[in-house]
Amino acid sequence: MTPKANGVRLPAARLRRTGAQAVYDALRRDIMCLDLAPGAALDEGQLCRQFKVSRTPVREALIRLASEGLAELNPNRGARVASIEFADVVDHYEAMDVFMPVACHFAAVRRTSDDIARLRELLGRFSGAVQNKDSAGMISSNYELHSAIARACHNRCIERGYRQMLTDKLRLAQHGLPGTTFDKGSALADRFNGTARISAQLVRAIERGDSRQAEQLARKLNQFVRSQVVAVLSASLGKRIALPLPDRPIRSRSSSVSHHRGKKKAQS
Amino acid sequence: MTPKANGVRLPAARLRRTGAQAVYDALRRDIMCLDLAPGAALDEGQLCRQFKVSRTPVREALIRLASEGLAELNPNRGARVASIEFADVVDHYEAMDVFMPVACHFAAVRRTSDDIARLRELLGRFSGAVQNKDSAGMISSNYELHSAIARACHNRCIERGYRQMLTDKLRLAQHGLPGTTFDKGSALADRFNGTARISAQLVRAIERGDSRQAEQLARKLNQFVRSQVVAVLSASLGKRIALPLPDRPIRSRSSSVSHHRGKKKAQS
DNA sequence: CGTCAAGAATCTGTATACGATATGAATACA
DNA sequence: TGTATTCATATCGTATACAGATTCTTGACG
Repeated sequence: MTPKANGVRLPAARLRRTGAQAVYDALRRDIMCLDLAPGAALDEGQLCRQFKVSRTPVREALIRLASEGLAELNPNRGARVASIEFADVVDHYEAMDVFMPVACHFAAVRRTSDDIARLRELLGRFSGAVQNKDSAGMISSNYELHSAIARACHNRCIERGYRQMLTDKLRLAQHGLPGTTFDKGSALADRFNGTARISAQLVRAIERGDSRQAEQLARKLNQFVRSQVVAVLSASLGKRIALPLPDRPIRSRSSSVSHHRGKKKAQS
Repeated sequence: MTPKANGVRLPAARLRRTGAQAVYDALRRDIMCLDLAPGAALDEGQLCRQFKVSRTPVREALIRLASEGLAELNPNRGARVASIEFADVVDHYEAMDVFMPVACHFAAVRRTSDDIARLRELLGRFSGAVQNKDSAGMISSNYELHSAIARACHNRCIERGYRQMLTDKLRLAQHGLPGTTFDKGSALADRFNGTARISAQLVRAIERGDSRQAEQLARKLNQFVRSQVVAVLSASLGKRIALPLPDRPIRSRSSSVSHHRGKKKAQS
């Protein structure tokens, strides 16, 4: 029978250290950290030597990355890291302005005590990284924080959609476009100071179940990040940038969501 | 030099009839048509014999399907068609109640004349299929119609998210849960009569750029389909089903979206 | 009679080999 | 000199082979 490890039911045990998974994890991390620049070539032969595996697992990793939009797989012409166009940035923040309030609304209404604990934990980690000017920590903990918000929605579809957007966000939130240089040390920390402040308010709103406030703070957070990114882009690229982003494409106002579906309920 | 086919530049030529692509296309179609039931085993050896290819392209197809959530890939334990749980149906329609109005709002505001032409074309095909009681045609043309709506949003993120949900929708809109039997002929046609009627109104609203009306009709359409699915499930499963679906999780009211970004503008 | 353990069969994950296709260079021709 | 063609090279897609893992069967023991 299946050996159940210490009573904990793992839905899909990812404990496997298969080569393909290792390559996939490493490439995904490097792509999201921008250690692998958008548009960079992903040579199979080189990856084989780098990870000391054959082409088969490398190809599996590339196929998976391509399915998620993190890599571009040109038939017979090699693979590249997915490039980032200016239009992608515009589209992203526009869509985020709709989806983030939705996700935060659901999170505020549906969050369990487990969710709250996780949010507090991750918010603390994020704040700590910001104070320590640990750029890698900021990136990862911010991602995990929003990933936890997605989880707190308790709706697989919304969770998946929001997570998908988060992976994109990670890449272009750092600087984004080709030709854009960015000092990871100083400016990033400044930007993330404001992000951390609004994020803290957002988490508190979710904790106390104030969906209305959570939505508003989500919009505020998104617009703050957007303005920061636009500022960086304007400085790096051709001075000033027209920002065709609407202040508020669609207003989502909470009404009634079925409360606290699933496991246990939380009280502030 | 490369033989350029009749001078037409294909951005990413998918003319390739590579084996992996063929297997992927066939499996995807069969899974979405429910010819391959949810939870059915996907045996590599059998697929190899069926498509007369080796394991490599079969595995590539399975990896891609798994990345899209259409298959489940258990390490060392084979692949299965993604199962459909009751919770998935609940989550789907709840999320759809948010995303469909958003997509239709953007489509109404951003659609080009090309989009309108495509929408009319596909609406006609869908209506025709409904009248002819062509169930396969209904399924596919309905999918393509909403896929065209997604495209008319002119926002890659929203488009991708909406498309992702559509693929799920296709499967569970037909009947969904294991143990549910469903006559594809008669009942489906009845259900799709109402769907076609509302869809026509929705397309017209998008055509004339009435985003407000498009949102309302999107909600109406989604709730109609949802009620139909719930009815079918109630009949097939344990008589009556508690439907924990909120009538309206989040109300999206249009305000201002930047109009007609990109190519050409359309006028009604 | 039930439980557990060892072995065989099967299948997955990976490595390697081979044919097909695309890219770039060299060459012939207008 | 510019253009088109041909060939060499590199890379991709696929087939096959092998090793590790899992499961089922079979047998022994309590």
